[in-house]
Amino acid sequence: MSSVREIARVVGVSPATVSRVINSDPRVAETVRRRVLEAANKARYVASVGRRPTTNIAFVYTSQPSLGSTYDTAILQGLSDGIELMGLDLVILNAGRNRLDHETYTQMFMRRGVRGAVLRATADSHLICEQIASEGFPSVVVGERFANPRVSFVHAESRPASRTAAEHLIDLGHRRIAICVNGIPDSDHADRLAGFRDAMKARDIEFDDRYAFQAWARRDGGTQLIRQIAAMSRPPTAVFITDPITAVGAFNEARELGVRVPEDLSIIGFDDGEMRYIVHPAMTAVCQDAVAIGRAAFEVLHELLDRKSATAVPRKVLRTWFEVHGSTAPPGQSATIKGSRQTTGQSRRKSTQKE
Amino acid sequence: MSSVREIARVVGVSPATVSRVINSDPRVAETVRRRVLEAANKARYVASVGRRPTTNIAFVYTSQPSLGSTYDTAILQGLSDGIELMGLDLVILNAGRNRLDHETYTQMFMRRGVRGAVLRATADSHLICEQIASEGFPSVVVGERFANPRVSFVHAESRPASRTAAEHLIDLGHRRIAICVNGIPDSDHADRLAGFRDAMKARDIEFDDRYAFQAWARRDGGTQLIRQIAAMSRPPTAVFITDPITAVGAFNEARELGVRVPEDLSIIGFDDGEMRYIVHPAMTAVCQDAVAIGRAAFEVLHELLDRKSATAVPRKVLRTWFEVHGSTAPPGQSATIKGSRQTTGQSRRKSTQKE
DNA sequence: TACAATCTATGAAACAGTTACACGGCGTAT
DNA sequence: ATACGCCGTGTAACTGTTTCATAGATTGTA
Repeated sequence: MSSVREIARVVGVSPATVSRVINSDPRVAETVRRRVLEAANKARYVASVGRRPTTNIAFVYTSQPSLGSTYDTAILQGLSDGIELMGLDLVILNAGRNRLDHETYTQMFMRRGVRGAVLRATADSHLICEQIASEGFPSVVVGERFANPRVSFVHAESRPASRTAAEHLIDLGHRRIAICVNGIPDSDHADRLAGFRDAMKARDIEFDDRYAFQAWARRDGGTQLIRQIAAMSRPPTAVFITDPITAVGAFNEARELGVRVPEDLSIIGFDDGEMRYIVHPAMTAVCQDAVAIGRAAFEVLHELLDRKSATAVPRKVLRTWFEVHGSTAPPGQSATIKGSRQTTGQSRRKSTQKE
Repeated sequence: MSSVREIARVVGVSPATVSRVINSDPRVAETVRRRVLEAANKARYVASVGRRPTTNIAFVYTSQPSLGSTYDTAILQGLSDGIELMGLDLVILNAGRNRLDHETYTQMFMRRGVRGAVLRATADSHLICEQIASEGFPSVVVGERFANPRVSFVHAESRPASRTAAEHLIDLGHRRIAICVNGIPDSDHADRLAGFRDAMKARDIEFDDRYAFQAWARRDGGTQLIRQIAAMSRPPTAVFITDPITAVGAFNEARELGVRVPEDLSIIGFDDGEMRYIVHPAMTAVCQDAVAIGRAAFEVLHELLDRKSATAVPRKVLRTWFEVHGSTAPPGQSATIKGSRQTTGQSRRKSTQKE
């Protein structure tokens, strides 16, 4: 296959120099570095230890707080299943911190014996993902959708389910409907916003821009949101919050301020785990299966590694779905309506509050 | 240092055979395998790739559902900080699945170029941890406490804070106090139970064994718990639930069944993240900082790797603390008492329910 | 300008681990 | 008795990395 010595022969340089380039030794001349890297990429070089090729798969996160959300944990879980089954190893990398100055991403991976990477993208790491893809390194992105045809990704299509969610609110009789997306709007949140607008447009409801909110994907993001809503002169009667932890924060603050859910405010959240069940009433939500996304990411990566030639860029689109629980109801209704069954809801709320 | 060839020379065998032993090649004779392994352990062999020693740190989990809890995520977060700073790599391993038949744990690690391991222990993986420690492989356990003097671990001492928690309930006037520990009782949960009993004993309250519950560390564990309590003829007026997700499940089911928290039932939970804030009322809880545990684990491991001789086994004990929020109150009280400030509580509950 | 000192980039060689292949010994079948 | 096959191990060839040496360039100094 392609070895350090092979590349050295092609470029007309010693194996030591090739090794130095791959390990980002700063002493090697710029022109030589470029020539070596080009040859290494062209030969689809993968490191070996002894005669055995390396078998590391990297989970790469870019921004700091990434590792920590339920989404990331679930992805890891889904990934590790397939990885272990194939006898590969899973390493965790921080693209920002692990990369040396002036180092290619491919170099960073080769240095660590990484064969393929799952990139955990956020809105501000689009460039990194596209860079890695354009370097030709086998990689698949989770968490973001890309127009760039070179980027391979796994994506949960949340636009249709978001539209269904918004239509559910409209069907209940809501007209003043708010939406709250992530402070740093990524493509997922943009999709959810788009689905929301689809519904509004289809049902001929004009959308008041004062009802468009942004919040950080943290608990206090939801806190702020509810405070803003509560302070409005004509507050919305329903809100679609496109992030799980923000939605939970909103639930809490609504209680704090005496805003009843769903009587005073219907809330539709977003869930990738089981957040929707740990609030009360259980949260009506657009849902995705993050573990499945992790599994799919491995499958795509596996395909990417297996194939010999550069065929089509593999992608996978999963579905999201809409689940009705107890946090949505017709607007301005009191307790009398609460016994009514929702369409697909499993919520069995009993009246613990007596108004 | 110690190389494959060095060990081969000592044992009187070829380097190839040593490599085969380390990689668990089934073809090598049993007697030879034993001699080689003994020599490798004695020489504190660490794998290299080329002339560079490997620098992998493994996060090892043993049981399947482990990776996925907030605790594990937080540990990973704390770990990765130190690991990246030192230029090491973090790999995720499943001890159960990755180990080959008849393979030593040390072999499993050497095969992967792992230099040190953080072991995520549960109640049923004590043997594995002790085995790894007794093999002399640099490792530190999180999640469990060990009597075995060979095992190095990081531990959050939850007995004193649990005692304080129980005393808080007693001070509020509770006498019928229940406790719910994990279905598979590990040392952490045992400590919390012990602290609970300490308080009962110190205040001369006889403990009714019917008030000792066990539940799975899942949401429905809490569900079952509350159902059992609600069905009792003389139910407890307070319960200490030693697991975060169980506690949250209990909160939900209490609402479902119309059991008011804290009026009908005071709940003290356990929290290693910010679970206590995402329920309502905010949960009075014994708390630990799981990210700090991860950081400490790395420090201990680092110390373990750095030292040359076998000195004392490093351990680290962190503290847990008790936080009063809104889920505890005097027993049998109605809304009139609810305005009273708790000792350290930040809870600013407002009466959203009107009884 | 001449010359020494230093620095820089690179190659040769030594060394790390792994595996393909060869081979000797042992058991078994014809 | 001989042939065949299997098992265990060593040799050698092949990974990648680093130390050391060295040619060439650069810099400092008289």
